[in-house]
Amino acid sequence: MHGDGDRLELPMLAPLRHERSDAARNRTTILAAAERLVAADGAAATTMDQVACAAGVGKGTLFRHFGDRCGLMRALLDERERSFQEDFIRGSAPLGPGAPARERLIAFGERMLEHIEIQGDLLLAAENGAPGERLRHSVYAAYRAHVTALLADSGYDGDIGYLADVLLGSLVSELVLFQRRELGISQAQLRRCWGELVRTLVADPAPVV
Amino acid sequence: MHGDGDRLELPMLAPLRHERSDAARNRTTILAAAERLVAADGAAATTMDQVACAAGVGKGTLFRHFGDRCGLMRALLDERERSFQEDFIRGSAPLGPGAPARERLIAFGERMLEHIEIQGDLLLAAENGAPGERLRHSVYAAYRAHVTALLADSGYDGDIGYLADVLLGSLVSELVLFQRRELGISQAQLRRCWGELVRTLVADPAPVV
DNA sequence: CAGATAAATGGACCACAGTCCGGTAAACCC
DNA sequence: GGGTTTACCGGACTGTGGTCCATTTATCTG
Repeated sequence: MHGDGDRLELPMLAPLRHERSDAARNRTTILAAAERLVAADGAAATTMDQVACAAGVGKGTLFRHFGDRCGLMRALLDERERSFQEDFIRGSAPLGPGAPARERLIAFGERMLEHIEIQGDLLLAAENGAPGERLRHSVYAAYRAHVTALLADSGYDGDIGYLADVLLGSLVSELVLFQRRELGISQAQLRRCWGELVRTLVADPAPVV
Repeated sequence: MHGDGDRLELPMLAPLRHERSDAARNRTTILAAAERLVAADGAAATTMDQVACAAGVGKGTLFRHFGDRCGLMRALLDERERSFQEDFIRGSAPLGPGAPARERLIAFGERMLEHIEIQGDLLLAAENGAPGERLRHSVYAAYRAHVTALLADSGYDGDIGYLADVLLGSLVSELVLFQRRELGISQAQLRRCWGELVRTLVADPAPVV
């Protein structure tokens, strides 16, 4: 139904073989323009026409490079996203390896909450695509794999894939921003609740490391 | 930016005072046409122009009655939605009152899973609006109130509002349909996982009723 | 029934995401 | 440097959700 079912590599950067010089130049220009506009007017109010115009580039070029609006937004998030993934895969404890799985999971959620706090509207714009697209994307797959692995490490005996979806569901930007802005829940309170949730679901760290 | 910030009344059915006869007639006609088109082509492929045309009505009328595309889809779901709410508020146990809170919660989730199984694409279309709109809507508020009340009854001592959001997050149609269709998880398996999740989170039913 | 009033109507109109394709210019080979 | 190929470019174009407002029509009042 999709056609490119085996494309599970890096999100969308680093051209496969060789990018023509003008293409590379345009990509940079577009990203710079988009960043400027998003910073000025917010992600929700930034249109593709504006970006194309500000970058001095045709609309086709824009869509050629980023596929669709969400793709462009994701590209803007990409650098920060990469550093986040780097941190929880190879960074220092408790987010990275070294701490007990349960602690790592708590740190993961707290870091995600910060991420949402900072990049809120951009994340909203990036995830608000066709239904399910968000879940099919490699970024979700990476989060899911990480959480699943931590749950396995922690000795949880239920369906770890399902639980990963549930946990990630409580860190969805739409929900978190609703809790923060509409319900008025503080960032600290959300961290506390997340910690409590994980501690309730995941057993005590029986083995020390 | 929107202009009608104070329009926050009842969901969108049952005219407040008195609906003019032609309006009532048109509403019925529109719903019938929409239902037919959705049944024929699916909710995702049904456009507002098609509905307006099939109902022999102007586009303005359509938007006047239902606000936006999601509003129309919600209206199509409304009857079933009402009976669902009726069942868990005043129906028979274990979904309705009479059973222990934990059992009611499990039954609630199972019923929601069925609901998604049957109305999947329509739910998807109804919830796929502006970011956070879904959460602000009264349907979500009703679910949240119900789950929160059950958690309170069950003697859960943490933040019941937060936990309600988490639990409802795992019953979001987008996620459930992804699990069913993309991950290939069976309905039965989802029910099992939901039950296990609730049993893990909510303590044993200490008081009998 | 006639006039007044407010609500409902419909389709032209707008904004925006996304597509298409004739034209253009890198990059590569000789 | 000249010729060829091929990826890239740009902007006109389309489809869809949503708005606007002059006109019509149901309802109410006398």
